[in-house]
Amino acid sequence: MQIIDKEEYIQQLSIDCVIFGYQNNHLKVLVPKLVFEGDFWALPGGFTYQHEGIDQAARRILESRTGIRDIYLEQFWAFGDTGRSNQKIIEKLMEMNEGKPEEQQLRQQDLEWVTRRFISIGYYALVDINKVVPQKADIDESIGWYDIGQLPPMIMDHKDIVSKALDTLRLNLDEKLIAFNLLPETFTMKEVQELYETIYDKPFARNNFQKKILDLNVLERLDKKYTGAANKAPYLYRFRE
Amino acid sequence: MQIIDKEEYIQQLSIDCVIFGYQNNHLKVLVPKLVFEGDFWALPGGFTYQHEGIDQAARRILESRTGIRDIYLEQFWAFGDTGRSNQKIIEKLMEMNEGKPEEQQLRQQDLEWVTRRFISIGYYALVDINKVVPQKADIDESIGWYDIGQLPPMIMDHKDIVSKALDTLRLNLDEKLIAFNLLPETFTMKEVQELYETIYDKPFARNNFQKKILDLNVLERLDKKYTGAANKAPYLYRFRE
DNA sequence: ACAAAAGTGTTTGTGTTACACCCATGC
DNA sequence: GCATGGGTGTAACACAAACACTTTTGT
Repeated sequence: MQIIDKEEYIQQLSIDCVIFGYQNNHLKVLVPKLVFEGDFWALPGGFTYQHEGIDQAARRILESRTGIRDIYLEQFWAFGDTGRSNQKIIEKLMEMNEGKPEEQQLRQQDLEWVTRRFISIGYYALVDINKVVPQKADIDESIGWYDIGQLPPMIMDHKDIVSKALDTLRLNLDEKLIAFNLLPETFTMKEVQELYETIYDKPFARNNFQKKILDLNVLERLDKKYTGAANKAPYLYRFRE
Repeated sequence: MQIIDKEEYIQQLSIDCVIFGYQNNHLKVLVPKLVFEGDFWALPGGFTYQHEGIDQAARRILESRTGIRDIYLEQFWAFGDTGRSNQKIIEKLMEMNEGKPEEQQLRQQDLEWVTRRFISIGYYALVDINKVVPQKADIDESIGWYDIGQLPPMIMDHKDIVSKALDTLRLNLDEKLIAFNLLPETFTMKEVQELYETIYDKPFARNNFQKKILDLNVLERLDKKYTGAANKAPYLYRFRE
């Protein structure tokens, strides 16, 4: 079970992806749980081939975990402090994986590579959560969406990486008009507002929000959406660039 | 002449610094000229020791080139496209350095390291140009300040790196109140305005600019500055956090 | 007194926030 | 008709741009 061929990758450089999704008024992040015993979660990540750009690498990793293409993706920060290799977790991994001499040795090889000191480049992605079919990697036991307020305990500084990704998302949301990447093809104004309220964790005034969004001139008004509710039917909108 | 000991550094990861200075209404960048024949300029850069954080590395490089400490420094982007190793320049370097068998071989070693494909993390720094005493590195023939509009031909994507650094500077200038790092200890309001006009390459209205800056509540008004000119003497200001 | 440049005040415009009202829908 | 939630209009406010005026300085 050779997971990683050291030679073809750039050494000590990793890519970590913060994949944002949105569902039921909750902002979520796609996080795999590692196969190693002991309940470790880690951001979807990987390495860069020698003849591959880092943006390409990030996109390859992203597509392999989501099963879809044409995703909004952007670099946001490089993490390179010492102490990122988190010796405590390594020791715990070593310890907890004792007692399986054959498999153990092979894992040891992987562990040596994985647990070296890495500089990691963080990318964040915005996806329509309904289109994604989360894909486990070899190193994963499972993979799932976690509410950004209730993340599982993650290795190293991965929690900080998510935090920095959220900061960047908030900074870029209005500037780059990227919120719509988190919504389905068509949506109501209320859904846009709830998305904004979720991301910024604060309320917006209904009428002013509508005016602000429509003044951007990036939404196309479609038919009304009849829900069967006893009230005026809201318009559906579609994002157009 | 062993310039670089490969082993102690993280492989294929470099740090590049865009050091901004300001003088005579011009925004300048500190750029060394390489010793290799053929007129090559490259951003001040270096590598990260195995037991050193990337921020630390950037600061070490920065301080070694400017001769001063406590400089404003910030990471702004990671550059990792393929093709960054710029084969044309390597070949030209090789070719132009022929005919010196002894020294050539040693340089060859350095060249092999330096010309590999690198991922580079960009940092930008803001300095008081009068405090800096530019320091050559072993690999430099000379080092000097260049107007950002008249940069010499630089290797690889270093021109793009400067461009991205300037974009980031413009984005952060108001947000983080960092412009004053480019000015001396005390300065007049006109000097601040001219600095802003230089950075954004557009004029600002004098009275509105003054109001905007003073409303930030980060400047301390000192004595007037008597220049001997036949007009009202301007106040001097000092930045206080 | 005058020119030059600094300092400050006032008006205008624009965009954001807050409040109010009207409209469609199903019971 | 009525409750419910969606759509739109208007007034109040804050901020930024434009305009005007006063003050200081050396000749």
